[in-house]
Amino acid sequence: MNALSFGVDRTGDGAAVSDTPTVYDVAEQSGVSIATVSRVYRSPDSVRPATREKVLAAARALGYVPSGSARGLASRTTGIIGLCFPDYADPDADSGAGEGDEEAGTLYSDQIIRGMERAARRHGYALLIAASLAGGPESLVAKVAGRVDGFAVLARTVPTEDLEVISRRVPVVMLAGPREIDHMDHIEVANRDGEYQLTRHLLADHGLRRLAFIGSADESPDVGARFEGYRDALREAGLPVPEAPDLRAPLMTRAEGSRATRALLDRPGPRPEALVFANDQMAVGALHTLEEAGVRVPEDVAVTGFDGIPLSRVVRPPLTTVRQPMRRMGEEAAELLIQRVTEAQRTPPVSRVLPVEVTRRGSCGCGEPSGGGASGAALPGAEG
Amino acid sequence: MNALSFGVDRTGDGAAVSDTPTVYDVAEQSGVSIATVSRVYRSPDSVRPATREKVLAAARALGYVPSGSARGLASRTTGIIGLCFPDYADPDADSGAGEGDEEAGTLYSDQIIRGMERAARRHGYALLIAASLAGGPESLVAKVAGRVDGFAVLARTVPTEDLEVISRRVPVVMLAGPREIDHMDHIEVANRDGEYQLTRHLLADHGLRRLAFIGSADESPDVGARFEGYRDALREAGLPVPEAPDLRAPLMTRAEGSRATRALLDRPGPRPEALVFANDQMAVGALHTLEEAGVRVPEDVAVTGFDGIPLSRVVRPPLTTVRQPMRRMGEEAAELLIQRVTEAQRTPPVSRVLPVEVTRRGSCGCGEPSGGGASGAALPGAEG
DNA sequence: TTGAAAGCGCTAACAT
DNA sequence: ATGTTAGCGCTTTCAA
Repeated sequence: MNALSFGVDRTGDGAAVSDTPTVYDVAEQSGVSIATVSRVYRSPDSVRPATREKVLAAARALGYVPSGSARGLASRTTGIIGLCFPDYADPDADSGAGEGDEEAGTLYSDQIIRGMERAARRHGYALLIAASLAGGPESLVAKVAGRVDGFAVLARTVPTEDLEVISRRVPVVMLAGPREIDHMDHIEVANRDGEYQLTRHLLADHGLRRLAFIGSADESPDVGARFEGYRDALREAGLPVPEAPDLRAPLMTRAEGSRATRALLDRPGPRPEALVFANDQMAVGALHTLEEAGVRVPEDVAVTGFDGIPLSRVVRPPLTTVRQPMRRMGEEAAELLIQRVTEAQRTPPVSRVLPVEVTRRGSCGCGEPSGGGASGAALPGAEG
Repeated sequence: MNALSFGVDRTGDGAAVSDTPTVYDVAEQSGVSIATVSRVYRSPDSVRPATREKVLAAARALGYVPSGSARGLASRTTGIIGLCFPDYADPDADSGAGEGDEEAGTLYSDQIIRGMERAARRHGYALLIAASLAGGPESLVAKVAGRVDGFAVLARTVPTEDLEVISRRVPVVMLAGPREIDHMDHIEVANRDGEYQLTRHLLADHGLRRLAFIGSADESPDVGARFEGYRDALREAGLPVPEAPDLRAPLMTRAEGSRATRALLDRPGPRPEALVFANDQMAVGALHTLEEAGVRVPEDVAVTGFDGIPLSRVVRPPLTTVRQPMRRMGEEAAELLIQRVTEAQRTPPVSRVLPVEVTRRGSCGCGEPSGGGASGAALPGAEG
């Protein structure tokens, strides 16, 4: 009743065409059962070498490639882990000739992708990536979820209600944000501690007092945590603790960093001794503006960023910042997922905080003025 | 006979647990047929709103997520395209604290991934990525091939014999290399023309005469094409045309670029007026070494690279190079694959050559000595 | 070591 | 607008 009749179209010389060959075709061609064909691919050693060769030869001749879908359905695993990330770049934006475009350089998500891919590969897994799109039943997320053994989600990518449903069916790890759902795994970086250490350095080691913090309008959890760390340091130093950032940039881009800096310089009253930016991009923008305005860094004002993007070490002066281990985060996520997938019984959800590293460079008055990487102490990580 | 009996484990309050729910469970719970459940996800509009809500509610309650594998098997499409790339970075290498690690910056493959993901997303596709591993029946490549509607392969990633088989079953586009297999699509960049233009610029506009070309030991097709372009320019100028590169670096890294430069400086005879490197990494290494040696660039010697990596514009002096549109290549690949997948009948294989762009900067004696991007004319692309 | 048979969970005609 | 019924191509007991 099944498809032995299922055609392998043949041209004159016997090469397969048009229809995609299946196990049945290979089995027929090599004179074995479909079970044996399957075994050749799943556990070659359980098949006699002679038989194996026969099957492989037939497969080659037919152009046979096992269907991943059929395998996945039958075996209930895919050997794939996934990643959903926000669509920073509008996919419809023109790629143009790629002017200053390149400079965006290594994105947040690129690093995570790289880390995950690497760790996945070590375990024989492939990585499925998809930037978030609209919600709804047929969102990309749902598609991803149905096709992987587990996946990671960058914060603010997938609606919580969707995750609520999905995370019951497949392991999900939330990246860089609050956990949101209590039975999900969760990895974040020490945003608060990082900014605290950085600010403390400005206060204690450089003796600065009038600081300004530039955050973002939409106040992501990450930026929020950084601001908290900033406040912690001020509080500890006995300085007035601001309720809100001195400025909130609509976007955390270089251009906005420039604009924010200009605004800050134009404000009445004494100029801040340090500009603490919520990310590197903005800080780099500030560097440009300050140079134009004839304000020296770090002599007249210190500048700090957050993220540790490659650009931060090549600007002049090199930027003091807090390095986020995004690559590492990707690796941890992959390892965690793969462990979840292979573990016999469900263990309690994990929450992991990755240590960040304060990188002291020229823009705060430290380190060598040029390249290199004088770095401070790594913060201890927490687990639980 | 089928699984209406298929258990939805229930706890006291009726929440589903343990077993993954299927269409049958959702159908039962909402009092419709499995076909209707399927319709709710595939074409919501073909179902009465009231029914749809009922089904969705049940799905939510049960924690139902459609199985991608089952869908793929039944519908014979996956909505996924793939990419196989070489494993530049050893996955087992320690990620360490990430010292100078970051500087590797945006890799070749990152850009392609980004381009493909973006184009894929525009069409509602997700992207499956896998770095190549060993060959054999159970290679990652085979896994990818079986799970996608089509995929792209970076040159020298997958054994030709494997591709031979696989490309018969699913559309494959070869990236950046020779086509290898005649029925495969193929996209490459104008390596030869790019290096030709660049060399010609050195010869014609700067009046240089004694050039040296630094290639690679393994002589990839890309590097080979670049060398050809270099020779074309020399020939055209009536200069002696070398049989082989002046030096072949074992790896195209910065360190090797330094070493090569040292070797070249130590050679007897007049020093070259220009060092033409087969890629940017090596050229950057050269810049360092030349500075150490007290040789001025471009006054004493011009230096050029190839690729247009971000680093090339921040080094001192900024590097004259040929920018490869890798992002664009990713996009083209994705578009091509998706077209192949959706096209009614097979059209002849495509071979596309993407134009590159000579970027004239300080290291050859052009442009502003600092940042920015004075760029020359784009080369025309070819199609066919 | 190999074969036979029963699904895996879904989509896609075809009915109704 | 909804239900019925076959498979999609593979893995997997269970026998032989």
